[in-house]
Amino acid sequence: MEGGIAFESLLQNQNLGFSSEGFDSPWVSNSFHGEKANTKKPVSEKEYNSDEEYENCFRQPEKKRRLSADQVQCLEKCFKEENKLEPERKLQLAKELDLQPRQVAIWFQNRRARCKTKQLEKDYEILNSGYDKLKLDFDCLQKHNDKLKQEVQMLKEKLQQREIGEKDSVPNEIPSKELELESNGQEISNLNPVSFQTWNTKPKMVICKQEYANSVSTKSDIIDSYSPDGHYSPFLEPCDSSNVFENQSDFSQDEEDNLTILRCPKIEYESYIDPNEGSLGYPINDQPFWLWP
DNA sequence: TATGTACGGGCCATTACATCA
DNA sequence: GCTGATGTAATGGCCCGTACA
Repeated sequence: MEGGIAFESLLQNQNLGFSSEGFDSPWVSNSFHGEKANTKKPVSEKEYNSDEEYENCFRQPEKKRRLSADQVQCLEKCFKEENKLEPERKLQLAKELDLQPRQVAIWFQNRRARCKTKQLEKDYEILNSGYDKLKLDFDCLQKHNDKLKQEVQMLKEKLQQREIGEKDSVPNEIPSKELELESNGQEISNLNPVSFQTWNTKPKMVICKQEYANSVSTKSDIIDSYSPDGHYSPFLEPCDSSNVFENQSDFSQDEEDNLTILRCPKIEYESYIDPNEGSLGYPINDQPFWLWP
């Protein structure tokens, strides 16, 4: 930029009228005198080198012409190499293509703008498809969540019925084996094979996302119900587990971010999923969300 | 050294015009 | 031939960085 003014002005003065003759407004754009648009001056303030130059100001501007295919091709090629122009390169290009340096600069400017617009469109599409996928996942999760809620409710009711029945028949007996529920899951499946199967084979994503259990900090009464030996026992301490699913939004962002598998039941079945791994064999946190099943 | 000014150039919004269906 | 849509060359305003007095 520096030092380029005199040379460029000279060059532009030589081409004054740029393949067109004359100007299209009473304002003398610096397109023709140093290329600075915002330093334009009214005609009356401008000094002209000759009468001819002065008259050029009042001629009808030549109709705007599109650049030829060759010119555009060459400009495109340069743009691919570098999308901004060095002053020297601009002059060189202008000379090669028989254009005003200003035209070359404008072409690059417009080209950058088009490029940016396209990029924005691409970005928008990517974001949009990501959103759609997330929405789909969310809907699936919500449905599954509802289903699980129903199951929990059903199990609670069953349990209550059993408790009542056992109280009536054997008042002081230790809770039945079914209620001791060792964490190997077999008892659980005895209790309600169908439910357990559903639970244990639910989609991996659900396991990963929903069962946020970090066994220490948890909002789930179920997760609190580990026996001293670490075995999971949701029914060891009767509690109101209905709140587990009551308010999904209650999960803190940290917990949502730190997706871990639920440690309950202590799964020793073939469908056990390593808490620290996602379905792809690396930490869930490292998996892009669109890879979730 | 700090400051004001001029200038070049980039970006953005907009206009003007060419081209096409 | 007219017309609306679209693409693109060009304009004008604003801002920023740099050189220089």
